[in-house]
Amino acid sequence: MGKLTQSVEEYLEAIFKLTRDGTPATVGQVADAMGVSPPSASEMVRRLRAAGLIEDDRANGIDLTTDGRAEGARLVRRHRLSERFLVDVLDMPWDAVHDEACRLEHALSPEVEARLAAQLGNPRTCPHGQVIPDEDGELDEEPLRPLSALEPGDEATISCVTEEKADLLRYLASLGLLPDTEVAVESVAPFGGPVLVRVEGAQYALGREVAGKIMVRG
Amino acid sequence: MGKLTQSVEEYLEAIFKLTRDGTPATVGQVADAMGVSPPSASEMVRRLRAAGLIEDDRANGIDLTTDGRAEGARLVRRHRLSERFLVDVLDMPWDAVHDEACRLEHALSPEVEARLAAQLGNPRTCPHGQVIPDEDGELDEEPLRPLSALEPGDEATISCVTEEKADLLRYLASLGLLPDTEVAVESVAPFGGPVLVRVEGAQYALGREVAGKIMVRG
DNA sequence: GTCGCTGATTAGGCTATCCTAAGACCGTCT
DNA sequence: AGACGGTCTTAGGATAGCCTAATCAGCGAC
Repeated sequence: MGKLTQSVEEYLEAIFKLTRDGTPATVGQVADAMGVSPPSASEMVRRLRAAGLIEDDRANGIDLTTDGRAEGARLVRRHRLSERFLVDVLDMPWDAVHDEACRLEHALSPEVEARLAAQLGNPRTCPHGQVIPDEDGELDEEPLRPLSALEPGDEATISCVTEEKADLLRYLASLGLLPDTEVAVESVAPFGGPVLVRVEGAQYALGREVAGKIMVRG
Repeated sequence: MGKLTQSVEEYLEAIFKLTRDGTPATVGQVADAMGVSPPSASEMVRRLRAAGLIEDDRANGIDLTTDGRAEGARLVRRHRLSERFLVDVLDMPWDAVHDEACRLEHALSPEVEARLAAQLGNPRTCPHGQVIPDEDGELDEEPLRPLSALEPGDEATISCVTEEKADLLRYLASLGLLPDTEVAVESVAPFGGPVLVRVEGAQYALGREVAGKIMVRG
């Protein structure tokens, strides 16, 4: 696998994330994820297919080949290791590290990646709780539910936040809604209304949208 | 100063290094340093001039403006901090870090740069002994001579190595010719012949070329 | 079966960056 | 002076990205 350009890597990573759930992606999703026009995404998908990173049969939508998936996992690994480094070593706030990591991940060689992982104690998750793929690109995730899917009375532990927008992360941190925190759902308003949660003694009303981005286990 | 592309940053850094000694650079030197053809270098110089990073008067050769110099110094700073990080924190060998740092330096934001510097204890030099510019782009260098300029009987301390090719660095490390090591010149063969040096009890014959890349103080 | 929507692709263009080949410029040597 | 050699720039062309506008393809609604 020759060196890929930064741009190609970014597409690959985006497609990896889009197809994580097993369902193939569409050109439109890729375009949205990358913030480019559909023709641009279409063109890049064509190239990734030619490079053997995307499955050849266009009938089933966009899906990565084994090679493509491995490369994508490696990028996600580097991204999350970078975030871990920025938080654990450089002491940066968790809402700032995603953007930084987007740039860093493309600058890490396999050698640096390996040493960084070792130095960090081979962390299992990024600061937002998402699992870091191992060196072979394997990603062992336990089944999670969005907080918005819980019923009143349910208790669970926050596992990760699936969106890394700085303002959302700052908001969640201000409420103490961090990975590995216990939450209890008190009530769920009908018609997509707010979810009332109790966390560390305090009670907050979370918009359904926001609650959908918080994944819990247990 | 808007975001510069990686390519532009690389040119800027190369020109910064070429003009470190006060003499302006030529298009040919830039082309050589970047490993591109003269027209490519010429074109980029034109653009850097338009961007106000290179002095306007083309008569005196290529010289950076105050802005250009500041930007160049910041890049050198990031490069050398990256090297320091790779050696001090990730424990990489000194001959491997230059290439890694070339990629890393473009991925560091001012914020990360500052935290990294602090975390490393604000190092004064990179692992090869070269001075790291401070946050304002100031570079306080003491006057140095190449080892090849010493006379028999002279003693000095190695300050830095000016070329970062992996094989040269491995060679020097194998002889113990590292920054801050004492060396004594025993003899200098005529007609560009080898320089006989004593270092930590041992004696080695260094090619004049190689000796010219080792800068000493004292 | 055809209309029309949605999503994907083709067409045609722009910029940045690279190249080679061909001029232009300039100082030197005869 | 005039030819020569080195250095720089212009010309012309490639590729990777990106864009908009227009076309095409599939599919549900009538």
